[in-house]
Formats: sequence, C-alpha cells, structure tokens
Amino acid sequence: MQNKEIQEQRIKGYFLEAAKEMLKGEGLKSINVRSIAERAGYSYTTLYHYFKDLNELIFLCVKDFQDECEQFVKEEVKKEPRGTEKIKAITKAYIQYFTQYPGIFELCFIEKISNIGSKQPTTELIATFPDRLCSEEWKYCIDKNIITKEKVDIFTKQLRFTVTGMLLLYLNRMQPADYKEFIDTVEIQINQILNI
Amino acid sequence: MQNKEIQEQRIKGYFLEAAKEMLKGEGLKSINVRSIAERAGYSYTTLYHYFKDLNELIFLCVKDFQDECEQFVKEEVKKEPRGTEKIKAITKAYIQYFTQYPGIFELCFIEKISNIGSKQPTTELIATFPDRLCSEEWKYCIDKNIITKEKVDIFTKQLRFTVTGMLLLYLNRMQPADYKEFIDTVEIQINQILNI
DNA sequence: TTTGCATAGTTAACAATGTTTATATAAATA
DNA sequence: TATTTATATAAACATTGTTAACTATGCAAA
Repeated sequence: MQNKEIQEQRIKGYFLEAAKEMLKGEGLKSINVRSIAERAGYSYTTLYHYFKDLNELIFLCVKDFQDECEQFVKEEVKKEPRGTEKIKAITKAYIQYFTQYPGIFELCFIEKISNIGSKQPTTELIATFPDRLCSEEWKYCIDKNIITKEKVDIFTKQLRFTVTGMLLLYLNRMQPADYKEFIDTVEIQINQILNI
Repeated sequence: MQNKEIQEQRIKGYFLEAAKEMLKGEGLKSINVRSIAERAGYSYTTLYHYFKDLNELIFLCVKDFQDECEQFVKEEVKKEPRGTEKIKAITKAYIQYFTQYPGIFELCFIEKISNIGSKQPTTELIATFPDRLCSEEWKYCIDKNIITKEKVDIFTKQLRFTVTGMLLLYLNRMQPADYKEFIDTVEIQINQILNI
C-alpha cells in the first residue's frame, strides 16, 4: 500500500512515453488507444484506468513537449548577441522545432480539445508559449531603451500571430510548397516585425 | 440519355447543399456520410456514386464558401474610402465572416486534406484568399504612390499570416477567451501592419 | 493459515463512422 | 418484349473510441 501513487505515475509514464514517441514519429494520425497501449505493453482498456479518455492522455503530452522545445531553443540561441537579434533567433528556432515535428504542431494548435472548460489553462499555455520564450529578452530591450514597454506588447502579439499563421499554412496547407521558400518568408516577416 | 451530365450535377448539388448547410450550422463535427445523405434525401452509399469519398465532397464546398465570403466582404466595405482604410475594412470583414461560421474556418484551414497531391490548387486557393480580396485595393495604393510595389508584397503576406494566426488561436484555442478582447486585438494588429 | 476484498488487468461487446460489395429496381435500347 | 445499362439501396466489413463484465493477484483481517 505504501507506494501506490508512485506506481500509478510509473504506469501513466509508460503510456505517455509511448504516445509521445508516436506523436514525434508518425504524428496524430497513427495514434489510437490500441496502438498506444500496445507500445506501452498493456491491453488497450487498461489505458482507461489511468486516463479519463484518449484526449486527456494526448494533451498531457503538451507540457512535456513545451519543455523539450524550450530546451531546444535555449541551446540553439545561446551564442546569439542579446536584444532583437536574439529574439529573432529564438523565433526561428521555435519554428524549426515545429517544422521538425509536425505532429507536435498538430497536437498543440490543430487538434480539437474536448471538454474545453477544464482545458482553459492548457490552451492559454499553448497560445502564449512563444511569448514566454522571448519575454526575458524583451525585458532586456526595455532596460536598454531599445524599445518602449507599450511597443513590446504589440510586437509580442505580432510575432505570436504571424508565426502561428505561417506554421499553420506551411504544415497544414503546404503553402508555400517548398521548404526553402518557407524559410525565406520567415526571415522576411521576422525582420519586418522587428524592424531590422 | 440526353441530359445525363445535368442530372448528375443536380444530384451532386443536393449533397453539396446538405453538406454546406451543416458546415455553416453545426460545423465539421456534425458531418458524416450518413447525416449528409439523410439531409440530401438519399441513402448513404449513394454518396459514393457521385464522390470519390467524403473528403472530396467537403472540400468541394470550399469554392462556394469563398464566393460567399467574397460577396459578404464586398457588401460590407462598399462605402469605405479607398486605400488603406478599405484594406483594413476588408480584413475585418473577412475575420467577421469566419467568426460567424467557425465550421468554415475549420474546413478551410484545420481539416486534414487527404490525397494532397491533387488538392494543391485548393490549398493555394485557400492560403492566398485574403490576398486576392485586397489585391485590387493594393493596386490602387501603388497607383496613388501611397506605397511601393515591394512593400505591398510584404504587407500582403503579413496580413495573411497575422489574420490566419489570430483566427486559429481564437476559434480553435479560445485565445483570447473574450470576443471583445479579440476584436480589440484585431484592430490593433491591423493598424500596426498598415501603419495607421 | 485461510478467507475475503480491493486493485489491476483483460476479454468481450457495443456504438459510431467510412467504405466496399452485392443486389434490386428503374430506365433505355435493341 | 427482352436485354442491357444506370441508379439506388441493403448488407456487410474495418477501424476506432468507449464501457461493462469477468479474472486474477496480492494484501489484510479473522
């Protein structure tokens, strides 16, 4: 009786790990109760003892992916000079992460979330994620008088919407059809927003 | 035998009309082979005599919705003064249309398109739709020396990405949670892009 | 030690949905 | 009229999410 909680978390972890691997690999289309459970080494109904439903399980992956993305971005931009150059690098790394794992973008922005009421924190977490990645650097820009406080709020949102829109059209609608053209567009758009 | 083509188009029209009504009303979640066929007055297998599969049918609705949206926008902005003010009005009307029919946004931007190869024209049509709505007005701005040709290309894309991103986050992730706040953000973002 | 119970896990079944195959009916043609 | 063709449907199947009923295993109390 002593370690019930630990055991439960462990089993949940097996399912989560299986789901995350599949999301990074084949994407959402390959995910279903049976395939996750098989990879986790359990019968598919066992999943329902640990998660309310499939939706709950896959949205628990979001937090982990955000941590992973944040690590990736941090590593990618650590040599960049501070200020708008760093913000640009962060944004590009963020885009690179989702381009590498389209299934994760799908999960975060496209997949329908049922039971929306209780998931409000998750949706806000997702929508404001790029904001948080840049917030420290924006603070630096304000301190150095590179930009005003009011402008930062607008720029933050501009980056958020533009990046989300670009990723949606590229990953979900193949527009532009070519990766190189996509990257060029990204470059131009970020420069335009940051006034570089 | 003489009017086979006409008859076929007529029946297809019944299915399409049924699908469009449901998309505007309940959205994609309410759509399935059986419900469409029932509303069209046919058995569900009959649908497969007129369409390759369900995907083909629902993406045939896209063109019609674009026409409808274009009409709506035109009507909405006809009294606006020409130039950037009109572009702003067009963009707001475009956003209003999709806010009114979230199911149509879902269909155009979120729903997975299978058989992507043959659907390339459709995806491009969707992605560049806001561009086309504004193109005539941009031309006017160039003629009046309000803006340079090069800037127009960047601004067009900026509007496209920003609007798509805002709609995705609002309609699919409830971010912001409040309609009024969403409209305020729209206003600010458009002004920022158009330098008003 | 044995009996009873809670927990974990599985099998079986059901419901919804997309799709295919075979069958019946209506229309057209020889 | 008989035969062929087009049209529509019924029946069936596959996939997937979900629930209910059953089994087994380990632990606690008598």
